[in-house]
Amino acid sequence: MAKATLKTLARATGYSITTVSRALGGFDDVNEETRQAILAEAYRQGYEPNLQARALQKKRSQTIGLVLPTGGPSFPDPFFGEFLSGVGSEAAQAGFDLLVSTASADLTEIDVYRRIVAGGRVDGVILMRSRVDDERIRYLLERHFPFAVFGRTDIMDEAYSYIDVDGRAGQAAMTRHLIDRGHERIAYMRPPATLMFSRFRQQGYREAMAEAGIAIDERLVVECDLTENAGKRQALRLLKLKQPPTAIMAGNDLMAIGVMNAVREMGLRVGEDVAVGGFDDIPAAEHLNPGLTTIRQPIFHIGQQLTERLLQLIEGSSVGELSTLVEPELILRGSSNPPQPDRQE
Amino acid sequence: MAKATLKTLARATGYSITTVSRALGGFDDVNEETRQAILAEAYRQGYEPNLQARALQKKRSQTIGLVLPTGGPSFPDPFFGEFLSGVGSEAAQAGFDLLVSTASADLTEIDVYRRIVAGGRVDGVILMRSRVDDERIRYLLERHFPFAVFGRTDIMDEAYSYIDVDGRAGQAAMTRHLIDRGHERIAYMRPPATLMFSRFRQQGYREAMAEAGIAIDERLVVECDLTENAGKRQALRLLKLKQPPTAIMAGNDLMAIGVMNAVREMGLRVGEDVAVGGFDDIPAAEHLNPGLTTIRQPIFHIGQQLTERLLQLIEGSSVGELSTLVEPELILRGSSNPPQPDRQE
DNA sequence: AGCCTAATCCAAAACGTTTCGGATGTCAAA
DNA sequence: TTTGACATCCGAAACGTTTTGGATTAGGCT
Repeated sequence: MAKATLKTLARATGYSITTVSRALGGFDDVNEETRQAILAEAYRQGYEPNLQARALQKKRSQTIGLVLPTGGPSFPDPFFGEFLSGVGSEAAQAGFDLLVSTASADLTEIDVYRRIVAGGRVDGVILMRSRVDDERIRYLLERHFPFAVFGRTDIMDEAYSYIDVDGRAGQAAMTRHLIDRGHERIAYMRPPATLMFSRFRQQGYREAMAEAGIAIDERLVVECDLTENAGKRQALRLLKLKQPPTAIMAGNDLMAIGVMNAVREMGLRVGEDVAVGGFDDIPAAEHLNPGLTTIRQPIFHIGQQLTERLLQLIEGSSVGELSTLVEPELILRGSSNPPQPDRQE
Repeated sequence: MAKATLKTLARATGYSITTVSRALGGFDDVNEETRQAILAEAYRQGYEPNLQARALQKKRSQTIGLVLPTGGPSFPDPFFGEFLSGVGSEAAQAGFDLLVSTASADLTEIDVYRRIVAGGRVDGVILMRSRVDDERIRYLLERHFPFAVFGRTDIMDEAYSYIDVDGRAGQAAMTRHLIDRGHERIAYMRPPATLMFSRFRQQGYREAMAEAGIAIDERLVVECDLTENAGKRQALRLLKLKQPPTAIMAGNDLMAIGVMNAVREMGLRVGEDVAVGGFDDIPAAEHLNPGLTTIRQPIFHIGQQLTERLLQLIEGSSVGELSTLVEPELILRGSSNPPQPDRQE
């Protein structure tokens, strides 16, 4: 049987395309009997509306876009799965699909945005990992295109919807915790400076240190990308310093895992010889050996919330709250046990 | 400035829509000077082709679909992230996008397939977690729609493209390994029987046991879904039996993590009092306490390969190999240390 | 002069849907 | 008998693109 379209239904039932369309659309200007006849025929032919044609005509694709940020291996990070899951669940509930794109060899990240946004493929987009002077945000603002961001930026010319975790407070809390445990040489492995959250977290670290009157040894502050490997490499460097840190805070849990491996590789014990802290609280964090002290971000929930707001923006209805700062939670586990008192050297 | 379309470009340059289209399309029946003029104007207006219109006309959406299977919390499983990552990377390279959908309250899984497949939203789909008498596969076969599956099925009326891991061999290898370590009471927590891989793996387990002449205590074979919680719950039940197992093999790593927690909760030591095995080798498996003995599936790679084949199917070109059975690798870690000899009771 | 070729351009149809603005017929009220 | 009002239906345009099948012109050849 050929493909079922409004035309084939019209022919089969003897009504016009208009009437068929309106019958299926549930309009009240079509006789109930007619509607039933049309519905029956539609069922018989296995009719499904062509979504491209509908999107073209309605200028709505019922799709929201998510472009995976480049730089770093990004995806395997469980963080993404959880976030995507939150976005997807909320979107599905509203009858929206998710278009997941990636930059490739011949298409840069911003090109992908242009393609799917200007190309009418999506009705709105969700951004993650906001960056300093974020060109994606500039582009979307300029086009007045609906979007919502996980993370703040320094582009504050206009108001837009974002949800961010208070990294400053979170990192400060962890730093204080480590200081309480008697640490003074606390290293901080910060994420790339182009990522906005890098700033805030570093700020929290510095504030807490200053608050306690501890001078920061700048050799203990190193930048590295968000992968496990980078975490391990940098940790090894730190631990080989003449005056190694007694505690290392990593920019995310993945890096923290690398740090823990490095510590072990140096023949030291995590949590006893060297305290380790992470950020995110990915599922694995709890099951590490020892458990990873980290800062929990409600990633799934943030994904949901962002999507909910994005959908409101798309509908054009007023958005409840435009931007939110979420208080993260410090999760204490074995990786930040106090150093053994007998370890003085 | 209004939205740029072929029409606006045509008006601005004085050429016809046809010529503009062909100029941008790189056809050789348009004068080079004209093409330059048109390109310049396109750039000036920031033209991006409307992808819905193009898809409508070409009957190609340059998109491949991925519907997240329901049943189980599925997504947070790191497995998905990795798979999606493989699919996405390969798709992006070919200029394809990914449409990720989920079943919702008012739309069952098969409805979603109908919608995006018959609705022309995607050019092909990737399935995962093949099921017994899989209705998704029946539907796609019936419509002659391009698809590729992670996992075999029992629907073998027609040939179609799949890649599967030899779960029988994998599970048998692990069972043998445990038997070598002196275990006899080996429990198996099998995934839901509707999932195809559940069969093969169980087969491997039974074969290896038979091979060693060990009778299976059927109370040690329990079914449970693929979540951490289910793993823990069932493990507790097993461990409370009058004759508890000395080894537990879980259907995936997530469940194995639950099992490990259960073991600890019972005051026993993982790997010493009770051996634990998983399946998948998710990234966290390596960092657990102790490391999880498991069977590695090259998930990312399988995602890539499936996508490559699907793209060939879509292009209509001949597919190199239609179906493949991948040999999994047994990864030995601390969770399957031999039970202490002094533990006889 | 007539014919052919090559280069360059374009009108119109088509993809499948939605929607605007009537058209038609019926029936009750004036 | 006219006039609305209502219920039901439909033609045609529009969304933005690609593609088919020429049309037009200029130049080279017989």
